[in-house]
Amino acid sequence: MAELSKAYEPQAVEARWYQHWLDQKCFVADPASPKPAYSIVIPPPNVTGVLHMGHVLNNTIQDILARKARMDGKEVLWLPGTDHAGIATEGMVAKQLRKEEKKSKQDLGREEFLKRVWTWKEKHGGIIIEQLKKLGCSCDWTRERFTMDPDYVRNVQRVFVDLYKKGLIYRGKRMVNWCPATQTALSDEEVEMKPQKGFMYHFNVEVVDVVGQPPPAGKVQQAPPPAGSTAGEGARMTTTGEGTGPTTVRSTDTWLTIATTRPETIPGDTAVAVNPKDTRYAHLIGKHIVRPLPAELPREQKLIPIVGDEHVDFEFGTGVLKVTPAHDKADFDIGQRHKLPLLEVINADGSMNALAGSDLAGLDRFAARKVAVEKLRELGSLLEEKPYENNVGFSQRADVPIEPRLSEQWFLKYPSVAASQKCVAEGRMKFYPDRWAKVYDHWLTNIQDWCISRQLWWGHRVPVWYRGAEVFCGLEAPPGEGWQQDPDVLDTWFSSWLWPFATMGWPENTETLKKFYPTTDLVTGPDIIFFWVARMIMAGYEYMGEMPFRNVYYTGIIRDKQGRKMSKTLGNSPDPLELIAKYGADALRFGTMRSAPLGQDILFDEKDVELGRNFCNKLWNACRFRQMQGGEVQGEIETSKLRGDDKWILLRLNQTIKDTSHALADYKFNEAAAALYRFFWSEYCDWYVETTKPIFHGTDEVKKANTLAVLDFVLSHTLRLFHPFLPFITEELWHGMGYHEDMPDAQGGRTIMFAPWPKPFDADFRDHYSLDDCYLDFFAAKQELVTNGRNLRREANLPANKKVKFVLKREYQFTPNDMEVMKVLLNADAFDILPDYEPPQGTLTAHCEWGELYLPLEGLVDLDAERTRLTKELEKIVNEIAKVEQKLTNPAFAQKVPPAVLQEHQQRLTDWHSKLSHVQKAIEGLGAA
RNA sequence: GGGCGAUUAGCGUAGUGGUAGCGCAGCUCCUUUACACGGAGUAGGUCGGAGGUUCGAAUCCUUCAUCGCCCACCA
Repeated sequence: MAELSKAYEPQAVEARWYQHWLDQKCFVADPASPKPAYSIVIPPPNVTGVLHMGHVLNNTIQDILARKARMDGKEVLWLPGTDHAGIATEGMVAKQLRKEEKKSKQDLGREEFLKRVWTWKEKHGGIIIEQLKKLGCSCDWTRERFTMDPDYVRNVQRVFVDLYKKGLIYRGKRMVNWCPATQTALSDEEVEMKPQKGFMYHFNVEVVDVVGQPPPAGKVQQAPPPAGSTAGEGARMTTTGEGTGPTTVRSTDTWLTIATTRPETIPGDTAVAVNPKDTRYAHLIGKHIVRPLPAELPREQKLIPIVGDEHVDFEFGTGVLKVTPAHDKADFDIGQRHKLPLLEVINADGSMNALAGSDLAGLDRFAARKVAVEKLRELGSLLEEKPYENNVGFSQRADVPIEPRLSEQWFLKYPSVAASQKCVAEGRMKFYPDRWAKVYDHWLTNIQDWCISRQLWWGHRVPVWYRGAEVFCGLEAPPGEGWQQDPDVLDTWFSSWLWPFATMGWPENTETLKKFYPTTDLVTGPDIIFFWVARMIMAGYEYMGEMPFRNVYYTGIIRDKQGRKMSKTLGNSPDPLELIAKYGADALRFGTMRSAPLGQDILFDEKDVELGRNFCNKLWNACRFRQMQGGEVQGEIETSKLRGDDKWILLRLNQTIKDTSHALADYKFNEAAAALYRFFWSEYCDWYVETTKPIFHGTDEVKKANTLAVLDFVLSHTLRLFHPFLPFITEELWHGMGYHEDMPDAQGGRTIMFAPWPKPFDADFRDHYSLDDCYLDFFAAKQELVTNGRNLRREANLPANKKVKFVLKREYQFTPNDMEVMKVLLNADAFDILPDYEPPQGTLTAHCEWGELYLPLEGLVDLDAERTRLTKELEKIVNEIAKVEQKLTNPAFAQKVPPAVLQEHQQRLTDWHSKLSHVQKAIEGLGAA
């Protein structure tokens, strides 16, 4: 074995082993394998994305699961891929186009623009894939998929056609969430409510009686063409009641006050609504009001009715609601109920059209708001303008307010809802943490149809063709001339909801599907529970007749150490690749996992990565220590030569195997990492390795060999336990230490990846090595003694490197090795067991389970200081005794408490009492003050 | 408006009824041939407040407070 360097240098090591794993095809999943299957599909990152801390968390967890499963002897498929991310990618390319060529996508035309997107994808896509490799992800890259791959596209179409034929997909003119920035419809899930500071305006309108035929204040407008519409389009003047007969308008001298936050929509109002139960206004229902805007229209063309509607809350505002059916969802519903005309005054891009009047036409909706307020003021109609905060829906992607808009879109009535809801409710599919099950259930219960069409070009085009009034839905254009394909594309999630099976070659690749579907685990953030998880479950049931995964692990959200969300604008998101370059991928992984409890947000601190780096170095040096003792890998442990210390560390290892395995089975990655960390650093390195030093400094070659065997045993197990967390360094050490040599290829000879996951020792093993729990107690007593001894050194202010002499008052023969070990641990040049020892004055003493421990110093001690310290300790002990006694003397306590607890308390009392007498004696020993 | 989560040492976090743990930062000592990315020791907590259940509460219940998230058509 090659000699290890003094400090671990991850950079070269990591690249080398990753290439080795690829060369050896270690990540490739074989559907023909007889091994039981473990499968997991990656939440596909955006193809043009770059790795951030959220990915690190998410993919480290998946990698741990995949690597653990391999060591458990499973045939593992971790299926990777990327997502075309419709809006995000199209937006990015369009922005670049604007910047570099000063052109819009319309200037290029659909075909040319799509070419540019593909070029962009070829150039920037896949960066994140390379970054995942740097992190150590063991994905089967031979199966890497992209949601725009030809066969994936085909699957999306197939599903669309199928759902269309089932009558679940339909086209309809509905109120949708319209994003004026990207000029497309969005699903409800893509709208984010944000509190916005604005104003609440109160304005007056005149109530009039209309005799004769009331003129329509407008008629239904056609939805403008979805894509490429420009300001001013659709602004046809269709308002007046021409040819409807004579009309008389009579003033009533009554005025109503209306409250609104959106005065710019006044020209689009086609009614005013009041609650019919509202006694203030009920008598006005059926009369009309004169809409104040547009100012230039004659008053008889601005008469709109007062309607009664239960929806109106008379507590809110003035109790009078202006109804804008074309630009508000609730108003649209009111409009439907009262057959009100729709008057569209806002264009697709958020500007006002000609129907809004000459004052507003052409202005952006927010500029128009200011102008509208000015107009109301000029008309003397404006009563009040006060600051107001309300919730406004924002486009999640473009971060601009949504404009509710009536348009022709494709909708999906969700399939397999009942089955999807049941599998989680009945616990057949498990959520970790399970509180998300409630959130999921609530969403499914209140589910609305999904608007799946987008007015974009980058994506899966709707597989529907039109010819006049004919509509055809199918995988190919129908035969015959004159068919025009629907220009819209589908929501990105309409492709990713098929991810678990579409990536496995559905429907043809039955071998892979049979072996690996349903997948075992899904690891994702709770922020996409509706977008993705719920929809995948529905698609899974609809197309595979089976849930797509058995367990869903929801990670926390990574925040900075002040608890703020990571964001580009805040600049608080560290670049994982820089961290990897600085500390190593293992360090980043370990640091992240150690501070990532199940279902909690994670406050990220670079210190955690530093801790991971330090730990890797510790692991490295512990192996280096073993290596420096020389000798080949020692396979057999000689039972009769085992020391108590050896048995102790083997027992501790056994417990750690159990703890780690349990923690991983429960998806408690932080607990697993903490258990391993504690075992290795605090028990193996800090205590066990120290106890071996007297052996290695000695001359007994048999004992040396046996101790080496124990070191090798513990290290080879520990490396395997750490491998899922620290794939690179464990592989390097696995080979560096020569542990691979004992194993056949398939079990770790080739790579630690396939070495068997350690199992707790069975009864036979424990019997053979006489691993009795009494060795734990013995070692605990030894630790206590050593700690006490070290305390005494500190009390006497002795430098840590000064050799001293200790005396233990006890009748007991320790083994020579134990004596040596205690000398080393206490850094003493003498350690005597003297049953009749009488300490001279100026001797520090400590009370240990094994007896009184003395540090004779003869005059070196400040007696007064020591007396003060002991008196303080005495007080503490008396306090503790009082506490325990109070409990024990409570009759109810003795009656109700289980015997074990009672015994424990009694034991504790005894211990305190013996400490008490020791301290009292020690004070006496100091002599009078 | 409804739901969910959080509140433990300066900071971060573990701990689901029986003596409050860990990491970082702090302080003291130590370059003792695995490791200063280290070792030894030490200080620091009425477990957010108030009630209650219990022999016993960080833990269970009620309530309040603060923070965060999700859902909801109040103009």
